[in-house]
Amino acid sequence: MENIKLTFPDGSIKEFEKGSSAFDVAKSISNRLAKEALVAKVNGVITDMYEPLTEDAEIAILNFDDPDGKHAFWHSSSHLMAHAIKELYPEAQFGVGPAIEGGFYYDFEIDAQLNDEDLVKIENKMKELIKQDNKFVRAEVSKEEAVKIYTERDDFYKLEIISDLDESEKVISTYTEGDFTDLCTGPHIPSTGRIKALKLLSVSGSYWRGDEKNRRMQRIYGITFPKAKMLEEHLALLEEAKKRDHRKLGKQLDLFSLHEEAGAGMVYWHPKGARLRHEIETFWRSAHFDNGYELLVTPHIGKSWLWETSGHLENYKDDMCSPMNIDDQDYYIKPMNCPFHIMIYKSGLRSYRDLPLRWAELGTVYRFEKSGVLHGLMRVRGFTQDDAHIFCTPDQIEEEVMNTLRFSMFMWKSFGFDKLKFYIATKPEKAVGDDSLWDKATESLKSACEKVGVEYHTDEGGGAFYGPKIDIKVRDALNREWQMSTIQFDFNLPERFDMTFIGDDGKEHRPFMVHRALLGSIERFIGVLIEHHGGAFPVWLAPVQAAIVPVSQNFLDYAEEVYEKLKAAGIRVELDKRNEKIGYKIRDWETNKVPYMLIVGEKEKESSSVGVRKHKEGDQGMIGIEEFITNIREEINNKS
RNA sequence: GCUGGUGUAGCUCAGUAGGUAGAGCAACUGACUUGUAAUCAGUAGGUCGUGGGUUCGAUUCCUAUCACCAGCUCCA
Repeated sequence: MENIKLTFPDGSIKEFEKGSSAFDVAKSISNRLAKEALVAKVNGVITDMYEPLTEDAEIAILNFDDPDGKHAFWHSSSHLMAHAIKELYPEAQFGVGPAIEGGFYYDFEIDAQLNDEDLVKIENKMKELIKQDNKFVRAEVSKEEAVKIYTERDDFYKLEIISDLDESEKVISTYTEGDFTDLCTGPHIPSTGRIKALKLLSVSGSYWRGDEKNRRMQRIYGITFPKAKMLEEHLALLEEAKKRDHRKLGKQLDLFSLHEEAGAGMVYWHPKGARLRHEIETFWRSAHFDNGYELLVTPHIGKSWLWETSGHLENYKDDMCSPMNIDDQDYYIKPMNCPFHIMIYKSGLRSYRDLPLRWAELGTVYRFEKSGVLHGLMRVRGFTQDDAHIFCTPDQIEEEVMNTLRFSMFMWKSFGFDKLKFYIATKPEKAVGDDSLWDKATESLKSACEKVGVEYHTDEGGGAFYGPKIDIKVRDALNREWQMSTIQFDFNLPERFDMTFIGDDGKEHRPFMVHRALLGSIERFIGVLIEHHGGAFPVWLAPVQAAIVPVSQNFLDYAEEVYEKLKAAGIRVELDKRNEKIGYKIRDWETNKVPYMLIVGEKEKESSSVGVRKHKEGDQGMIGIEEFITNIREEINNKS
């Protein structure tokens, strides 16, 4: 009998009977592995567990813990959902059904409009199909055959998918489980029985290929797991995310509001929210001075000349608000700060000795965002960018990018975020500036990342039309990813505004320009900050840092004394004079997520102390007033 | 902007198969003087998102519009 040799991830080599599949391999190692195995990685390619293996292959068995295993699991789940939909709605035509981060979806067209009750029906049908434990079987048909099959079925979507395939692909693979077949490159999990828990999350409208001019489809989002417990945990996480929703907490904690009568996408900051914002901005400003920046303040509107020169009216007009007329001239409210900063650059002659110039501004901009995209603080029409522009010589650029990367890491760390992901976006199809310029700039971005020691991913063709960029995504406490910071090259504006500096050769040169925003926008940042902390801000940011709660009205005098001392020490403190039971007041401050409550009564008055109660942690015992002040100030300074 | 849904007191939500509305919390008043997550009683609060239509009569039905929600597309 012939054998083949296989290499495992740990380097060991084992022999197997010829014709063995990854499944046979898994079984020979352990039953548990075989039971959990979803797909295999053979010579670096993800394949089905049943695929026969070749001599000398390197093989790894993947389960749900592996991203590729998870991907196949969810993709198989989307096939299963399509199967269930087809059973319930035989007229259904299917578009695409990929796995995504956090589950899967499938787009399809049926006659009925689905609602939440229908989702339960589909779920139940899926459960029936799971019980059948059908294998996912791969088959190949020629392109002609596939066209014939789908023409007979009059399937608009699949035919379009087939016609879009590369000319060189003569053979199309299909996967069948039970009596449902779908075009698919795979790979898939061994059988539907692997899916032990499922939940269809929502149904919504979508368009074929995401284009609203195309046929309208319906999309169902779902999630599945190989263990029931994992689904429970996932749903608990979704619940937790709901509780932390910044829109809900913003109202509850009295931080901000939006007003339909006064305009969509415009944020009104209440005293507590404005205080939080003030603390953030104060920290932001001093950090910028420490990092070699100067601050600018510029107007909110500018004449059309400015926007014609910048090219915004040409490229960005749909996102700008309509102009207003002043002295028979069109003025536009700014969607960006860059042209204003450039005006300041051009207010004088610049020498290479002046560079680099690092100019920052908390610049409030207004953009015409489509009504359907507005979302709490995350997507608004008026927002403040923590914007800055760096003007420098080509020699200085790498150093500047490195410093900016370090600065952004410092900034995020200061606010309690340490999971950052870096993406370098390269030249898109439509772009200004010649290739050598792009290559050089992209190289310096990569090199800067490497020198600073951060790993980066490449987003091919994802750059702006005016230059490559580094985007930084931030993970929050619930492991959700947010795109916040951006560092962008600009080959366009220095040219358009004819910006120059005098070099050491006495001649005029074009400066390099970098746009960067670290927090992104203050509004979105605070939205993420609220959800990251679940509204329980660290002491240095908390709008109210301590609340003084007298046990009864008899101790108001002493409470007042404590209040004045804390106030004098610069602590944001409130005195709760309400004539209520202490339990009531504690509950109230606790739900307001104030970090410290100071209980004052007979005992405390006698010993010039306070009873410290920490948010969520409860009674911490009595401590002298001065000692408490020292401790809390230390906590504030450490930003912990 | 598109698809679907929602809009009732400051907040969270009931309700009316067409006859102009209720609860809890919050607010206010009074009593109680309180020791670590809700003391008791009372009072007040709404042209039921806005405009138009149908009707004897609309918060309820129709329509337009504004806003919000879940997505799509786009984005800081």
